[in-house]
Formats: sequence, C-alpha cells, structure tokens
Amino acid sequence: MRIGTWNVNSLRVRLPHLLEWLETDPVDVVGLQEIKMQDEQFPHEALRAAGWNAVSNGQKTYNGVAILSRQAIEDVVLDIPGFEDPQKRVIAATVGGVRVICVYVVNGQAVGSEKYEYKMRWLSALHAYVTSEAAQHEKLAVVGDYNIAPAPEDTHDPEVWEGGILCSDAERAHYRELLDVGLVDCLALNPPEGETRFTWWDYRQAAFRRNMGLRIDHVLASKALAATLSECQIHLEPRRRERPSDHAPVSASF
DNA sequence: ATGGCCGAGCGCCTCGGA
Repeated sequence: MRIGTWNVNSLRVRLPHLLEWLETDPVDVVGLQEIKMQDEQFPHEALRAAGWNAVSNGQKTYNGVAILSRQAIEDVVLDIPGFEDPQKRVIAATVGGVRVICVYVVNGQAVGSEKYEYKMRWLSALHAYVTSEAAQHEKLAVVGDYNIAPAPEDTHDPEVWEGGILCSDAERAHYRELLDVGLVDCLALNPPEGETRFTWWDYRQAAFRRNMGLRIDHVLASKALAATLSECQIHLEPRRRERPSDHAPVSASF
C-alpha cells in the first residue's frame, strides 16, 4: 500500500493538479490539507468519476482536511476527540486495515506569539490522541503538514531558520514526543533518491527553482507498518506546474 | 532582472500562510 500526503493550498484551485497526480502516481490513500472549503463544496463527483472515495472535514477559507482512497473508507473520526477546536485540522479513517490520521498542524506564526501557544496546546492534544490510537491500531500512519522541520538539515539555511518558527526547540520536542509513541519518520529513515529532501518552498524569491525549501510534510508510521517500508517519494511534478501548491506531495510504500 | 507570492473574501486591501 502506498500512502501519501499533500497540502494542496485550496482544493478548488488544485483539483486539476490533484486528479492528474493521482492518475500518474500509484498511491492508494492520500491525506489532503488546506482544502479551504466546506464539506458541501467538496468535489466528490469528480473524484468518484476518477475512482476515488473521499471523506472531508472542511471549513470556509482556512484549514480543512480530507482522506482519499481507492478502497472503502471506514470508521471516520473528525477532529481530535475531547479537544475543543473550531479549526478543522484532523480527520482519521481506516483503509485496508491501516488506521490513517491526516493532520494539518498549526503554523504558529512566531515563537512566543498567541498562535504559537495554541500550536503548543494543539500538539499536546495530538500527542494524547495519537498515543490512544497507537494502542488500538497496530498499523497506524499519521500523515500531513506538521509545520515542523525536525532537524537543521531539514531547512535550506539553518542560519536563517534555527530557533525560529517551525524550527524551535519546543516544536521539535513535540515532534520527538510523537515519534516516542512508537512512530517512524519514513522520509528520514528512507530518504528518496533525487535532488531534494524538502517538501515545501516559498512562492517568493524563486525559492523552488533555487531549492530553498523545508522538510515539513511527514509520513509517520507505526513500527509494525514501517517494518514493511520499501520506498519514499517527494513528488516534484505538481510543484513544477503552473499555479502550483507551495507543497509537494509525499508518499511512502508499505 | 539576485527579485517584487498566493488564496480567499461582503475583495481592489487585509489576513494567513511557513
């Protein structure tokens, strides 16, 4: 099974890119982030016509997540149970015996800001949720836009990024805590062969062409699942298109 | 050209993104 993740930055704008990518690359399940639309607007028909089932947890303008699968989608849970949050950032479902949690982690804006404090609280709640899910599902994948670059080499310029937002010690401690639940960072374990380790590039300053990026989109897999990990990919084709998302899709094969 | 982004909305500026 190949499991993917992609922050599409508006599904309305990116639907043609998504359909083309799904046709080109043999993923079986994919988590989407920043769909930026309500569930009523979700393009179920276009996806179904292309052979995809989908469940979404959407909201207007901001955030919004979804899971797409060729196989049947079961046991859907929205949000982090027990954590009060108006922002739609989490959706979970079971596909082919694998529990998949799709997350759009809070950005946090600046270290020490109000949004950063929200990010800290949010990550604590995610940790509790993932701990509980890991206890119930041997095969678990937690995929998404984590808005955390786990290590200095996950930024194009540590001089600029170290200690700042996405790279602070507290954010990285939260990330390690998730791994300590018994999850493996698939891209870090099995880096794809190719020109980059990054998954996001700013729209400004020709950052993609110059490979000035960050590795912030991750596929985390439970040890039982990671034991069968064969290949990871960062799909650069969609990032090269006209009017791209600023994130590239990432996938891991099990 | 060493750079000056992009999506959304009660839109023509502001917010949020990372």
